[in-house]
Amino acid sequence: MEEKEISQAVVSRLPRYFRYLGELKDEGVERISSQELGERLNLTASQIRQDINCFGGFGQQGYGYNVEYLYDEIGKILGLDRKHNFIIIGAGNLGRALGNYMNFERRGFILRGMFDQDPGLIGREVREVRVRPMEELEDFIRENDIDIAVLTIPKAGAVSVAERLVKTQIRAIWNFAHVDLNVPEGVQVENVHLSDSLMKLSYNIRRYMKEQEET
Amino acid sequence: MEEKEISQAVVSRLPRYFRYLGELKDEGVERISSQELGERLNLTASQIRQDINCFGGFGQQGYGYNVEYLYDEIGKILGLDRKHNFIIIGAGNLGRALGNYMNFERRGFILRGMFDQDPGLIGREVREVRVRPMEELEDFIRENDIDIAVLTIPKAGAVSVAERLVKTQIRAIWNFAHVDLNVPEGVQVENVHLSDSLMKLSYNIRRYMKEQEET
DNA sequence: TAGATTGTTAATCGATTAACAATC
DNA sequence: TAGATTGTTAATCGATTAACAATC
Repeated sequence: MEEKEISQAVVSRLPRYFRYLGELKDEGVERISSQELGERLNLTASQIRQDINCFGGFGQQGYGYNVEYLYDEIGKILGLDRKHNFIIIGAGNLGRALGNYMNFERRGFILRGMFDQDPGLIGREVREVRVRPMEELEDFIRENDIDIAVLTIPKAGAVSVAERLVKTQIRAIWNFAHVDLNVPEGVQVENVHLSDSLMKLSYNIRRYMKEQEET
Repeated sequence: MEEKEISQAVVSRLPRYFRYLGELKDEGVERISSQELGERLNLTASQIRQDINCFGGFGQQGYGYNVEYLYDEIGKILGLDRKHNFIIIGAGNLGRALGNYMNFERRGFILRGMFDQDPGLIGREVREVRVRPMEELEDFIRENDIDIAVLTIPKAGAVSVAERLVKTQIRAIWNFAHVDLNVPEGVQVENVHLSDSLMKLSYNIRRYMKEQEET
């Protein structure tokens, strides 16, 4: 069952498909055509069929796609059928906010521990998960079968913490620090650069204003 | 000075250029070639020159780019030379975390108010900014010259709040709610779908594991 | 069977890379 | 002037869209 290389452009659309299919399922919709789904998502039917077909033929000619089946299959493709144990490194405002966010748990992402270097934060609890000192990091990862580390520390510390992480069994880093991490292949990194996102917003505000001026 | 349509692919790279140039500036580097910058950013020199040239000729043949000048110019392109007043709607964990994040202020994004429908949260303060009831939303936006609304409320309420927002003078919505917003052109939307991001991470973990199995 | 809609191949479009003349 | 490096045009690559045969 060799899987051809899937472009990240396709991967980026999968969670959105998954979300819409979930909503359709909740609405009780049983089947949907690529045409209809495309209208909802504002994509071409062709693109949707291409995307889905990267992973296999989940539809049926003359019928379309079974909503629940496609939902489940995309869930599996996204790896949501497994449990992922994660830790949060950086128990500041953002780290605690993410720790409190229950929806991740619903998708199989379980918060197992939090870490911080600030002695003032150590011992605090977020949803019964205690904040631990950085010294315990490696042992904790090993003993608790941690897959994912969420980095919510200032950029200054992020690079060196990432270096510690890649020496462990960790499989992925969800990086909120405003710095690009260099990791060996085999460790996945997903960046959430909030300031970059805000700057894009700012760019688009300015661009629209200039467009208006011109006319 | 007609500006041709710039693709969002280019726009997405600008904040990263801006960040690296800022670091170079801080290091005291005066000039840099597209070649060198490309090596740092892991992009081709050609792409960097193309990207920059969308906005004008900021370099000099035989010399390269002046770091400080390019930094400033990209800052202007991103609209960081103006102040933006913003509000946060949804004073839960995430809203408060964003409200506490000081770096936005450094870039000219000023938190002016927070809103929530939960009476228990109203009156609380985040960095001297008080949480207000949703009823005051429209008046507050008008009276305080608000540009940007940050949406950190659950998806259930997000669509209707967005509908209220687009009737005001608001220019942009930074949307953290897990739902796609439909807004008229003229209102910019930037989505931060954290669960989508986490699912991409999960996909890549799974993909890598399968690759390993195969060999 | 006829109609609908997928799966898949071919055509188009856009973004990235390469090449090189212009010029500092 | 010679060397370096941009700005810009041309070539390539990849992603999206269109078309249509396969088939339920």
